[in-house]
Amino acid sequence: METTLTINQISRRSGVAASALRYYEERGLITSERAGSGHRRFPRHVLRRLAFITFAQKLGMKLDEIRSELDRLPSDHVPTGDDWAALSEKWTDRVDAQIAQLQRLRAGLTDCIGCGCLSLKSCKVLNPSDALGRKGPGPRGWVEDLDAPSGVCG
Amino acid sequence: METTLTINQISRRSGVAASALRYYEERGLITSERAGSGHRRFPRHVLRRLAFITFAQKLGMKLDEIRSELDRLPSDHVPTGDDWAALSEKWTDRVDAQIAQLQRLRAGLTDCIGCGCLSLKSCKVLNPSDALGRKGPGPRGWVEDLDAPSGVCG
DNA sequence: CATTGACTTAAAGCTCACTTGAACTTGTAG
DNA sequence: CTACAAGTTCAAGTGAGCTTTAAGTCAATG
Repeated sequence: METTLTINQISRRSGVAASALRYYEERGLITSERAGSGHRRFPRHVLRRLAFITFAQKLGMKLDEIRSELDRLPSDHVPTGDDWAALSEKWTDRVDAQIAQLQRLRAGLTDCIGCGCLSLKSCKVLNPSDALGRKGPGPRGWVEDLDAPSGVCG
Repeated sequence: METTLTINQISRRSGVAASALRYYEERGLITSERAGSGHRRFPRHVLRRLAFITFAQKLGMKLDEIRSELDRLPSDHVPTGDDWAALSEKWTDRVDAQIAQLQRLRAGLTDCIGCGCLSLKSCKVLNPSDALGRKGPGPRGWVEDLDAPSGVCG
C-alpha cells in the first residue's frame, strides 16, 4: 500500500473537496510533500487532521482557530492517539455548553415566544452571554434594556 | 406610551443593529410604517418577530427560510400567542435533532478522534446524513468510502 | 440662521470558506 | 505521436448576512 495519497484520493476518503484541500494547505491547516511532477502527495495522517477539522467546524470554530489548535500538536513525531485525545479533550466542554444552550433555546421556544409575552426581564434564552451565536455579522443577541417599561408587551 | 417605535428604539430593545433592521425590512422579514418625515415607525409587535428571527438564526435557519415561516402567520390580524406557538411548535423537533447531533459529536470526540483509529466504517459521527452542517460552502461531511482498505488507519 | 442629532437612500465593502475558470504541465494508454 | 485524465497556479467569483460610507432630509435647539 502507498504511504502517500494524491489530492483526489484524500478528497474521496475525507469527503473534503480537492479545492478545499488546496485552500486548507494555503491556510496552513495541512501540509503536503510534492512528487517530482509538482503534484501533491499527502501522508496518510492528514486524514486524521481532516477529521479533526471537520469536527471542529461542526462546533462552529473558524479555520484560524482550528489552525491554532492543530499547531499545538507535537512537531517532532506523527501525532499519536494520545496527542489527539489531549487536543480534543477540552472540546467536550464546548459541546456540553452548546447542548445546554440548545436546551435553554428549546425551553424558551414554548415559554418565551409561545406565550406571547416575550418579557425581556424574564427571558433567559435570548440573552447575549451565550457563545453559540457568531461574532461579527449576524444579530448580536437579545440585549436586556433596563429602561424598557416592562418587556416588549407594552 | 407610543404605539410605534423608531428604528433605534427597536434596535436597543432587540439588540439587532439598525442596519440589520433595514436589511431585514428589505428582505421582507419585517415591515414598517413611515412617519411624515419618511422615518420608519415600527409597530411594537415587530419585537416579537425579531425574537423569532433571532431564535431561528440560532437554530441555523437562513433568512429566506425564516421569511417563509413568518409568511405563514395570519395576515388579517396581529399574531396572537397561539399563532406564535403554532409557528414554533415544530421547532422543538429541530432543536432535539440538533441536541442529538451534538451528543453524537461529543461521543465521537473521544471514540473517534481520541482513539487514534478514526475508522470510517465505524464512525457514526462524521457521516453526511446529518443536517447540522450547512449546505453550500463548507465541508460536506465525512463521506463513507467503501473502496477504502480499512478506514484511514491503513 | 447655523448646528446637532436622528433619520433616509443606494451602493459598495467585508468576512468566511470555499468554488470556479483559465491557462498550463505531467503521466499514462493506445 | 496523439488523447486524455489528473494535476498545477493564480485570480476572480459566490453566498450569506450584514456593515460602512457618502450624500442628503428633517425637526428641534441656541
